[in-house]
Amino acid sequence: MPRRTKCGPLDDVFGALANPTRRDILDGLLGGERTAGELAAKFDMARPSVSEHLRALRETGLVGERQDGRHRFYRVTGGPMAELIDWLSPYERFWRTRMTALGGILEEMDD
Amino acid sequence: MPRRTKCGPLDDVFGALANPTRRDILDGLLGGERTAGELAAKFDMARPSVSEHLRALRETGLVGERQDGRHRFYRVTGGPMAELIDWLSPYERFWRTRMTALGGILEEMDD
DNA sequence: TTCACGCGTAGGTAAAAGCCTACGTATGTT
DNA sequence: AACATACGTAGGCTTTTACCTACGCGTGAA
Repeated sequence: MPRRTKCGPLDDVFGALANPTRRDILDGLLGGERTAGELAAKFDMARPSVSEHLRALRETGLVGERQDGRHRFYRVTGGPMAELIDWLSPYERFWRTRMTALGGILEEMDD
Repeated sequence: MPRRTKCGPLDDVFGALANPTRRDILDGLLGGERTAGELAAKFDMARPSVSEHLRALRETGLVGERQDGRHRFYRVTGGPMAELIDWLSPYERFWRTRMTALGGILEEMDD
């Protein structure tokens, strides 16, 4: 399995989301809480590597954790994603012309 | 084994936006077209380095260029940002509860 | 207590990112 | 033509990232 490419500095949300494995981890948490082991099982990768990605996500505040016995449950908190949205908003007029995603976003905003 | 690729893969939007200098470059283009030199002047960094960032942005489709004489004008195209929005939308319910960014987004959406 | 389990941390390796200086390549000016 | 200007590209160097294996620590079970 080829190593998934390094993508950028990791000191903020942008860096945290730059890695495809970390995005996959977050996607895996969309259905609710998951243990570290459950998440790791989804990837053809050593478990400690996933653990490191989880730490990166935790340090940027994208995920939270809860310990129960010897299991550690992770969940999306997503707070700092607002920072991304903040940065992105001035560019709205550029990607807005492409209606790929905006439709869905607008609908959800209208309630 | 000579390394031919300096600006490497970095082929998706997430990686391109992970670098703060590249985000600053994009911000500099919000006011309209700028030449490579104008952009480089804003950063305490060698001009060729900025040129490399511009290439990364160009390769991901975030900026476009136009040559006029010996000047090269860059502009935001922002198309692939839709891809980011697409990925982000399932997480809306997580960052939505934090009202930090949503207000601004909603206002800009209401035109 | 002793053992298995779940998971994080330590330390090492390879490669990519990001930076630099030096140079090449057009284009415009004199 | 000769020169200056505006850039991009080529290597080279250093730091960071992403991965690995080995190990440590806490919890629950036997």
